[in-house]
Amino acid sequence: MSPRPDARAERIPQILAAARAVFARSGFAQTRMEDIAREAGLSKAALYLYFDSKDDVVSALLTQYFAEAFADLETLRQTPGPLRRRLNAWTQRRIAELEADPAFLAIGYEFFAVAARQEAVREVLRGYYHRYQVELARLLAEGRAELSGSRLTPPELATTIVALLEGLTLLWMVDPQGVNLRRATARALNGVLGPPA
Amino acid sequence: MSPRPDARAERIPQILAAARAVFARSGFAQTRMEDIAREAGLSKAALYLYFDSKDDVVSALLTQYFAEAFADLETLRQTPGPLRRRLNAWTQRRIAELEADPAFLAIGYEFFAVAARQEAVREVLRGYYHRYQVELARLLAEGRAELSGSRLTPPELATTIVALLEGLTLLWMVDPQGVNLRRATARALNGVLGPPA
Amino acid sequence: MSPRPDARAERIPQILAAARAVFARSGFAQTRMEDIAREAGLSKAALYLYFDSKDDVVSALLTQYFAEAFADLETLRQTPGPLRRRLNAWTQRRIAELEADPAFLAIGYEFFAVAARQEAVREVLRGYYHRYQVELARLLAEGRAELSGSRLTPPELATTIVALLEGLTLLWMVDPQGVNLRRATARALNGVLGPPA
Amino acid sequence: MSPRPDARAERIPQILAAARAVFARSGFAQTRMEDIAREAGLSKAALYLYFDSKDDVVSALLTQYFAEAFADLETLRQTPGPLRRRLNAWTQRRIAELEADPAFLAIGYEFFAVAARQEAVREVLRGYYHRYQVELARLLAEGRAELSGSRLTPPELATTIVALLEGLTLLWMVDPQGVNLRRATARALNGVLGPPA
DNA sequence: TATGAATGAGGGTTCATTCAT
DNA sequence: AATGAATGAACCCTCATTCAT
Repeated sequence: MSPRPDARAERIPQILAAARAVFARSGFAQTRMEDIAREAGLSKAALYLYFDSKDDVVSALLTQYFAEAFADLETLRQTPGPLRRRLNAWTQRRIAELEADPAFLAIGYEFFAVAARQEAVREVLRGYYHRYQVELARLLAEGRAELSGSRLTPPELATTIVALLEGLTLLWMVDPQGVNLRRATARALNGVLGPPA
Repeated sequence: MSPRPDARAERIPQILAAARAVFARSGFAQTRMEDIAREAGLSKAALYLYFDSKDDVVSALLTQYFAEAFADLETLRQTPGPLRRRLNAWTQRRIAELEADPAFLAIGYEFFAVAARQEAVREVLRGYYHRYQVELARLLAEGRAELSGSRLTPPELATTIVALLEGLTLLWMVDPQGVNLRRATARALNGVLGPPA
Repeated sequence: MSPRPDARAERIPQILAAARAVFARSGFAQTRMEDIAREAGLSKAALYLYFDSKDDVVSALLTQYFAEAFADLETLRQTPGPLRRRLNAWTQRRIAELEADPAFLAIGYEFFAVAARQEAVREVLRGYYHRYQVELARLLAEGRAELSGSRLTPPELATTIVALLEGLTLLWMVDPQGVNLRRATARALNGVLGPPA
Repeated sequence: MSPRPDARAERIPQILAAARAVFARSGFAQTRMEDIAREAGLSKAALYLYFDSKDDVVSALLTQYFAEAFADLETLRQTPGPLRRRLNAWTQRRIAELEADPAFLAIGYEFFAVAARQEAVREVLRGYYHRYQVELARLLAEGRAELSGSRLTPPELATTIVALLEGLTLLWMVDPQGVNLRRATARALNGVLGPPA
């Protein structure tokens, strides 16, 4: 019977979505709380009802992002079928998300920059990539039969694949016309995995 | 009256070195002109004798970086010997530089972030990577005999290699203990190039 | 619908007590309506049901204080017995109150500060001290027989006594260990009144 | 030959004078840095070249005040002549200062309010009053011959006198018309010191 | 009566940039 | 060439006050 059923549950995603949009557009430093507020359709002061500071907004945004990314991993784990198809489905879904909101990449690079300077942030990233690589390695181990052509071990392969995806994403960001991300990814994956058995 | 008629040749590198150090440490946004000045042993106002603005310093710094990178490419071109050895020498030299100044990576990611937002900056990066890939592709084409194991064309291979290097660098930055950059690079390169003939 | 048709009689003292506590602790300027509300166990908005503004709370608090102080004067007037005993009983009672809530003194000084700037506030204080001095002077006149030792007229004595009490209170606040307020007051009073007949 | 011989030596007193005026007029809390800056004929940012924060300005102002007050004490110590005349000269000089800038009193009361809440501030005040009382007590002891009429010891007298001065100042602030500060002080002093020998 | 939610109007502080010397 | 001094323009965050329920 409270006035609003739960304003928090409504406002926080609303603010994060606004922040995401504005950060992507202008960067952390250039974005003023005012900008986020306007994008969210709220007053500046209202933001402070839900977040302690600008940094807190950034932090919440990244937490949200990682939660989504891990949910995505979960999907990969549960996709049925042969290894190559599962990997392909996963990478293509990732790419679809990138294409849907390419500006969001900028937030990622800013985050990398911070991570390169601060161990605490780096640690978060470390956990993230670690989990990715573990999951991938397990997947690769399970599908070893399909990987007879590769001379790398599953963990090495996992690292290589993650590196490839990150690297190709960067090249595509720089030159979306020149790099066909979907095809390059598929090809590179094939190159790394070796010829199908 | 000054003994050196051209203090510029002395001051500009001095300021850029200071800027590089401080940017690496604190990031573009967090760095104040004051910080650069102090690091350079000059007054704030003196910076403005040589640079029009803070952005101008950033810009000059990146220009300098790209000049160095292209010189590095030139070295790759002129290294004699078989393909794999040349590639290895080049990547190992790159890695040596990273290890010598890992904080500088942060500047790179900040630059990527800006590039992700601004076409003008993206264009600079595009030229850089394009030249890299062209050069590599040429190299690969020349050494085709050694690459019979790969199913990728030289340009595809070039893209893949650059992507791999960038991606592994990222993973190493995140987890320097967990990723042996030299070995991972060598292995991945091998994996991509296929078994030596 | 509420059982008590007049919640005001309950809420207003509740809020004033809260305000008194918080003002004493943090000062007028540092105290936020939020603080008063929390101390009172109410919501910020509820305060505005009973007070028009923060200043209104301050004002009501001071009004309350003066009412108490005048009631105290009334007690002095009605205390029976010889002059010196009555004065002593009164000052000792005052001191007991101070000792019970020394932080409240801070509110007084802030009020003096405002009074020093604003004639309207000064006027309130004027009425307060005027009444005090008139009352005291009357008392002293009635007990003139006991004051043969003093060379001051009753109104002069009254002024001197009030000044002494205020001044000693200040010194005691500054150095509670160093100033024995009860004794210093008694002694000073004796010194001013002259030797008992 | 530096551009300005020493801007600090010029600016700091200039800013403190401005702050003193504005604080007296509006109080600490109500005064904005902007106000001080305007009063000083400088920009807001210029204040921060000489003071770390608003609190720092307040602090410096009080330090300055105490330095002046102690210098005043020094004068008292060095005034020649009989006790009563010296005390009178001193109190009259004090009063002259009050009358010259009555608004400054407000700053004092705000400071008392802070002191009543914070031990650290209280300690500063304690040192101040302590020195006052020690100095006075010494003076009184030296002039004991003139004080045969008083039943209080020199330290007790000193405390009483300081309390009287502070208390009368307060009463005068509240009612400048009703309280003749010069006369009341002289009379009260006489009353306390007892009949001249 | 009571409150959770919201906001307009600042206020302290920072900083890139300019200027007088 | 060089700098100490100065400033205008922001920007983060706060808070008294209001409003919808």
